[in-house]
Amino acid sequence: MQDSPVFNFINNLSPIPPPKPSDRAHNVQLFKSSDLAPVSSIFASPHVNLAKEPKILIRDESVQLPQELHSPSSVRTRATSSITFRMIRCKDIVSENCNTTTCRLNEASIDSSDHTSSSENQLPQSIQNGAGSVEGDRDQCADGKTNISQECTDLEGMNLDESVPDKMDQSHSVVDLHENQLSEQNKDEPAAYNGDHMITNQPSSNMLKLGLPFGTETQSLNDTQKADNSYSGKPLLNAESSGYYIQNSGHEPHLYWTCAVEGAAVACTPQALPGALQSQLMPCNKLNEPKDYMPAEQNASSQHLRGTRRRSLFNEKAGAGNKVVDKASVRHSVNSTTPKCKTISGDINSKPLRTPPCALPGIGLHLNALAAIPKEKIVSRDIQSTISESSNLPCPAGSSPPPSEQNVINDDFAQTTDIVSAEPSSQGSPKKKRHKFDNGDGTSCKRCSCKKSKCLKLYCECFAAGVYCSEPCTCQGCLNNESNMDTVLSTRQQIESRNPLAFAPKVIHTSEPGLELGDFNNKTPASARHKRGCNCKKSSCLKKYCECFQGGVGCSISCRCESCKNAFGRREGVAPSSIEEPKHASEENNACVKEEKCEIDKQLVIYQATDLAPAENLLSTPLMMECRPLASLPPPSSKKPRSSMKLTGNPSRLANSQAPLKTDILLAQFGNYTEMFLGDSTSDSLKGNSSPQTSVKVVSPNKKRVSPPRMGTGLSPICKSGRKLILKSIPSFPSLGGDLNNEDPKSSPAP
DNA sequence: GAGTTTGAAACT
DNA sequence: CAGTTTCAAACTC
Repeated sequence: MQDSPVFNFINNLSPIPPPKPSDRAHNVQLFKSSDLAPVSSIFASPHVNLAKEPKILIRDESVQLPQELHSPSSVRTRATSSITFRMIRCKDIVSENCNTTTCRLNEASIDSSDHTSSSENQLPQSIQNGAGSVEGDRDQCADGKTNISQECTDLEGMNLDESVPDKMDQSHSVVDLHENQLSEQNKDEPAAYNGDHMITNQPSSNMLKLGLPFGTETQSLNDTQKADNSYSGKPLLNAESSGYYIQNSGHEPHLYWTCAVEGAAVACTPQALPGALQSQLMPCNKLNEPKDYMPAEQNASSQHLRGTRRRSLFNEKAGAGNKVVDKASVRHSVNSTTPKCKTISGDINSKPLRTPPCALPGIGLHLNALAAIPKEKIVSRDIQSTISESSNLPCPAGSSPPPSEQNVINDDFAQTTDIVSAEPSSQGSPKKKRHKFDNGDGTSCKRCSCKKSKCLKLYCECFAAGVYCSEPCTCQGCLNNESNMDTVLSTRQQIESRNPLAFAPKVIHTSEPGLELGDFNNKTPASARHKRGCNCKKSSCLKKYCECFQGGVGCSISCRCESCKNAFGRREGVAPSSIEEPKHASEENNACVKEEKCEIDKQLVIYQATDLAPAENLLSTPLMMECRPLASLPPPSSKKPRSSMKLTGNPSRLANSQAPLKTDILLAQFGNYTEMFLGDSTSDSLKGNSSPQTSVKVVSPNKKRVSPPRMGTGLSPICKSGRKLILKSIPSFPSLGGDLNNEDPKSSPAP
């Protein structure tokens, strides 16, 4: 009788949970014997929370299905995935009402559709544990969310094993253990996500552990990740996800589900993110609030979106590899589409970030820096717009980077770097043999050809730029790849420890669109900064050997070059000599004869005519800004390659819609560099200044900036003045915190 | 494509 | 910190 489908059916339909909950064995068998589990599951949901169930069912399936797809067929994998979701579910239930066991049963049955055996097993447990746990759950609603989830998880884990009966008996013990551990775990959890916004794997792993059955924890987790990796949705289950679920599931029961569904559907809205962060930050207590429990469609959807968004962010990194990109994420991750080079810091999933994302050496944002910059940061940045909780962003000071963002930034940098050479070449200069790879979507590959450095030294452009070597590279013995991420990161750190500016951009410039046109707003434009002066001797700073020239910036006082003829601005020493200008110009012109620059110069000239006043131009010039005497600057007519170059060379870059984001990021980080270079006080002033003098900063159409003087370099009065200008220019950059934008008149004078 | 030149990075 | 060596890009042929 009981076995009959009808019987089951009836049981499921009855509004009241089956009277047999107590009889686990019975139930178990019941379900086991029949294949109807799916059916029961379907009908079962109605029993419990009518309101919720529909959602649950849908979500559940949607969620699991993807998982299934991803995970080949290993039972274990499946189990893992199912565990994750179930955990969520349990939470949802609890969070919403801290209620019923029935719900669990139903849900379990639902799962059964996919995993019949497991679901069968679950039901009994749910019932059993549910009774006991539920009570506790209610009490714990506020605080014990974790516990609940754990229980659920445990149950789930139980499901994994086909030999349910025994385990079921153990289930309690297991649960108890977990609960005991909860106190500790709970403590850990918050820390985990607080630090990195849940991006790091470790935290997540911990979280997962809570739910996972003993012994299988690690394995399961690994499997899960692997499975995740296999598909685009990877982030979903990854550590991030785990953390995610735990937190959010509590407050926003539906959020995840929806997210999962949406993720599959690829529907995300930008707004979601902010919410996600908030949710993360939200204290458990919040769950108590009705609104949290309320699964209002809108809320749920919005929340879902949030969750999705977040996820996408995480994905970004993976995005490169995975090629699956959330729409939401698209905006942020330019690269996601086809990066040939992966950013170094990128693999969040695979590697736990030991150091805070920000920590990546790359403070500088340079390519490297970017690479190093954690996605989170980017996300945060994004979020900031909506939420001004920038403060929450974790950027302790660590150094390790996540990648997706980096790519974006990298592109800019790469572009910038290449501007000089590339653009001219574009015009037809055959000189450039090596065309750095730029796929246009922001990802740039350096195409290194290292042989002895293993691509782990600054010699390697890829490494220096913070990207992994990839196809275009012809390097030998390359260790700059994801599989050697640890090595790469450690090496980076090592190098940074030796030279904090090692990964700083040689030349930083923003690619903000509008600035060049004269839109000086607060956004600071200029931003080409020469990290450190060149030391050219034979190239006269007229060839790409010269970093300054290569970066499209003039040489500055910090350069030690000999016979500098940098077309972008010579280093004439501190002393300005108006007299020299003409001379310089002529010299530069001469240089042009041989160099590609000529083309550039021409372009520059054109811009100058329309663009900036000479004085502005001077200021705008990169290195010059710092210490270079105005007089020394080449006459406008001579050329102002920097600005013009950029503009002429590749307008598209400037126009890049993503530019703002990149710029922001850069700027934000740039502040760090600034501090390094100028000192905190200086940076402060910079931050504060957006001011009136900004005109100066706006400066170069190119936006290229002067390189900051070396730390140790003494500044002459002139230099100081130069500093001022620089500072101001910097401030204009939006900072992550958004504070920078505020103008602060104070900044003006340097001590 | 091979060889040379160059200057940064790395090393001492 | 300065000098030397190593390295890979830039450049030339």
